[in-house]
Amino acid sequence: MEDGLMLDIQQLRNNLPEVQKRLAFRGYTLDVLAFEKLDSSRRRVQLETEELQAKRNALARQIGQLKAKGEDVSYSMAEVGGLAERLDALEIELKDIQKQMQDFMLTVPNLPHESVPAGCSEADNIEIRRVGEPRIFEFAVQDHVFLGEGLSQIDFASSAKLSGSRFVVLKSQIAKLHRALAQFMLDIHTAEHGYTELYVPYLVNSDSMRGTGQLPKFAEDLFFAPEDNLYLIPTAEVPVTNMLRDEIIPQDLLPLKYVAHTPCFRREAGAAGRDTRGMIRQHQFDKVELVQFVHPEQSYEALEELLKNAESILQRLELPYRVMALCTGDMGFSAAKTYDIEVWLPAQGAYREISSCSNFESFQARRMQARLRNSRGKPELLHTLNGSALAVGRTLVAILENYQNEDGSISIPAVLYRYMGGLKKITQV
RNA sequence: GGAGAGGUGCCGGAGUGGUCGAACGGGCUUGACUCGAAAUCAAGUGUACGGUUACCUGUACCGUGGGUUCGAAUCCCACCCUCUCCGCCA
Repeated sequence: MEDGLMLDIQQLRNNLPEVQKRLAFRGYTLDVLAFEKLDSSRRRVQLETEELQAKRNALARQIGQLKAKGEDVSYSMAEVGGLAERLDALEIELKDIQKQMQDFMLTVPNLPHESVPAGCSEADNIEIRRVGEPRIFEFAVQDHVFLGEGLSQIDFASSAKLSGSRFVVLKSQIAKLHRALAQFMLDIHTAEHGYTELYVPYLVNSDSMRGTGQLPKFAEDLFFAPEDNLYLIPTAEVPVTNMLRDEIIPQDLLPLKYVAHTPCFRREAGAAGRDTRGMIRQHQFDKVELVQFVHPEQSYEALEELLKNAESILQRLELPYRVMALCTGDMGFSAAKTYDIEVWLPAQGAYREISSCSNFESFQARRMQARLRNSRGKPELLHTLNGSALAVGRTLVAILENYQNEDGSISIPAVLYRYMGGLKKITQV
């Protein structure tokens, strides 16, 4: 009758104080009173509506039987007629309450997993590990913009002319390196980590955006084509995860592991003035995304695996990085637990996010009605996870900066030689 | 984009106003037969939400959304999708 909600509404009914407490950890105040009020009126109206519907159905059946026997139906007709007005009103009221309840539930974020550190901002995130030593440069390091423009292979003047700010034109060997990175990542995940490659639509409908939680809350972050009622995907998570929307799959098919390379489109509406220089924050960027559908009991193991899969790309590229466990206050709306991977950018002298790996538990699955058939033969919500592995544009930036040479050329990581036709260094062309 | 056909349960496929949550066939599950299997026979086999939560029971759902009716899978309207032919095109 109504779309899947986000948190389990039963859990709210039965355990409201507990839910409120856990949401408070991530800085969300659950309006308990509003919920209770809404739910009690829902109960009252739903009961009365269904009672009247049952009565109407019984009378309608009776009329059919009487007519078949050629008997008089005027009494039953009159009786059912008396129900109509009240029933109409109730059905409208019920629909309205259900809409309100859904709107309410859609704005409630996921419950953080117990292992998530408490905190209210980025500053409270916890560093899990650091891998690789930042290189010590014997010359003044340059950022990727300086390097790329110096090599005449990154062209912001052209992209600004074509599209405006937060876009880029890549040329020649840097364009090829960008392509090489995506190929390399796909090859590793399919050949070594057991993911199935998918090619997916970059434009999706609003049901899909709702399924993964981009809508209704984050509409202002999306590019939208109103003529066709389609949205440009902000991540491959959207089309890939929605593959299982409204599906019930046999549990022995799990886990399902997919990888997709897509462009991602984001309006970056809330990011005015941030990272305006260079390729760090763009309206369009490429990403290789991992998505897993798993049995609920396996989702935290799967999260560790997915994280390792993403890390392995950085290790093979020999880029220094660290893994952060996001605190309750810094996690995304839909996540129960999130690790960020941050890569070292020498020109910024800082670690910057290059991947985000999350377990959504049943949060997305409930919205999408993505289920497995359990050993008792009953449908049960499955768990979804995803993570970037990696953001291609930011990986490119990391390589340009970490592999720069004093003469402005860029060495190429050894694992990419074969993707670059044997080229070992990017130079002026 | 134009013309036509069609969208029903896990699959195939009936159903054109009442007793249809849906015939029939297949599949699947369980039981019987069997040393076991096949074949055969019998029973069962949708989802969501709600009430009670042991059993049980109510409502809704036959592409989606509206409408007509006491009553709609069945009639009307709009939209979406699929197939065939034509046109166009990477």
